[in-house]
Amino acid sequence: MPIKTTQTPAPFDCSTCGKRHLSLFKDLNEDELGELNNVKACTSFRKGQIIMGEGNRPNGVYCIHSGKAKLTRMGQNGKDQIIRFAVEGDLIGYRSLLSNEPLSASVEALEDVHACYIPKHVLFGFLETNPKFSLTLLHMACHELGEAGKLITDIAQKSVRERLAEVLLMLKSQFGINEETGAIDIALTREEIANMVGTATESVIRLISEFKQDEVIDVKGRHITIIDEPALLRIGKVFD
Amino acid sequence: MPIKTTQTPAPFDCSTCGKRHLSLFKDLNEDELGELNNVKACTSFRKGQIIMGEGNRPNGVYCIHSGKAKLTRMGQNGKDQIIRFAVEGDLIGYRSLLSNEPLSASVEALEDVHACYIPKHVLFGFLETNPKFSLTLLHMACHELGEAGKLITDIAQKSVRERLAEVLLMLKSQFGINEETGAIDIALTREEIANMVGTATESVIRLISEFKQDEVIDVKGRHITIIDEPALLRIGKVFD
DNA sequence: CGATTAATTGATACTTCTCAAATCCTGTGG
DNA sequence: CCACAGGATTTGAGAAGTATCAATTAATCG
Repeated sequence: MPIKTTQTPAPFDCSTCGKRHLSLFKDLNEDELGELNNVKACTSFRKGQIIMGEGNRPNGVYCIHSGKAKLTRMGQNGKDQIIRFAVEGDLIGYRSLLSNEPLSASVEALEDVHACYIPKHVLFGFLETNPKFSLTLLHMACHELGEAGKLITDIAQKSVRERLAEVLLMLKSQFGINEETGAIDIALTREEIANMVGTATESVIRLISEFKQDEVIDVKGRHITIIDEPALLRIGKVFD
Repeated sequence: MPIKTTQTPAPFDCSTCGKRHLSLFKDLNEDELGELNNVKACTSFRKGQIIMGEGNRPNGVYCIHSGKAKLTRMGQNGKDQIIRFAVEGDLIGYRSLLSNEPLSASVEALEDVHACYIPKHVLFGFLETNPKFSLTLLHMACHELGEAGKLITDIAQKSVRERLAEVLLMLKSQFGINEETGAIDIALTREEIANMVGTATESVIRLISEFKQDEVIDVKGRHITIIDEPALLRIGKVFD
């Protein structure tokens, strides 16, 4: 059974990759881009597949070309906690490589994902010779660190109800809305939402029905539409 | 009123600073160290003073020479959340500078703090010319990112009781124990502990008495001694 | 030694979790 | 296309954990 449906040098060409400007590879010069293109290995993952497993030590990073993935940590009783999402242009596994620690989270494809694998030594090569590249990566890491701090404060101080409102708003801003349906453009199970909020699945279900009852959101299965955004902002006590 | 009691070029000499090997400045060459020594400004802060204020945009970073500080974010109802601590050798404010965002947390001295101020342009100069320095900073940032992820999972999934047990263990491992008393070598108010755990002060008080009742810890005012560490590990469900 | 601030305790209300049972989907193989 | 298995979702009821408010005592700092 083919876990990976593709494993060839270059379905995508880095120098013409439309996603490059999204990623930190925008700072590479022509030579480096050529090297990147030569050594990278493009791979596909099907929905549900684990791209990287928590606790492992990766030998490189993935650059996501298309598709969405979730980063989860295993918590109590096998309950996952969703830390964040990775979308096109995002780099996966760099935290582990750079801190020289095992992966602190698993990465699972939420839909079919195309990604390019870049070996560790190539990444470190860029870091040692291209200061701009390092700075961009530092910028990324530090930004994420700020986001993590915000999340810590939120989870620690807000109620489940407030956190759910915030999560819905965050999903909208990260994934956008579907042009046809107007719904948030990501289909998550109730359990996955619960794993973001950090609560029981039943609690999420009850609160979602409540929001629907109050006409703050509209729900069709896994497709959620935000009707009254100001109300959600109020419920989530989001000020900035 | 002197907010800063010292503001002179060099109470401490970087090249002989015993704390240097603790910090990321261990990777600087002699020239760079000389430059650092020339431009840095050493400063003192008294207990309770704000070293950096959330929302501000710093023009440099502080390297802590001695003393302890807490990093807090303002949350709901003016309630603080303690994100982490900074101790000697730690760099403060680098996240904000490198991500080009306002400070995501305030830094407050928990005891008298001596620190050296390093202007932004000097830090960026090192980053552009010394790849090893960049790598070390990346290493630091990525490590912190992992810690933040761990904290997110913990806060989201563990009960207040479990989190308190964990916090006590964390305090011991970060600050060590006092040789004379055997107590954890940091004096925090009940409120500060509550702000770490993310709960109400009264809840911390009740749980601390409970732990004391069960002879897991001993308490003398703000000085807490861990008596039965295995029990705390069990209560906190700490496995790694 | 006052005056504040911190710590403690009690009572009560509220949120959220857990367990159990029922219903609804969804993809799959016949 | 249909029936079915297994997972996902929903609902209910009761228990547990925490928060909140108020009142009291203890500690700390000029």
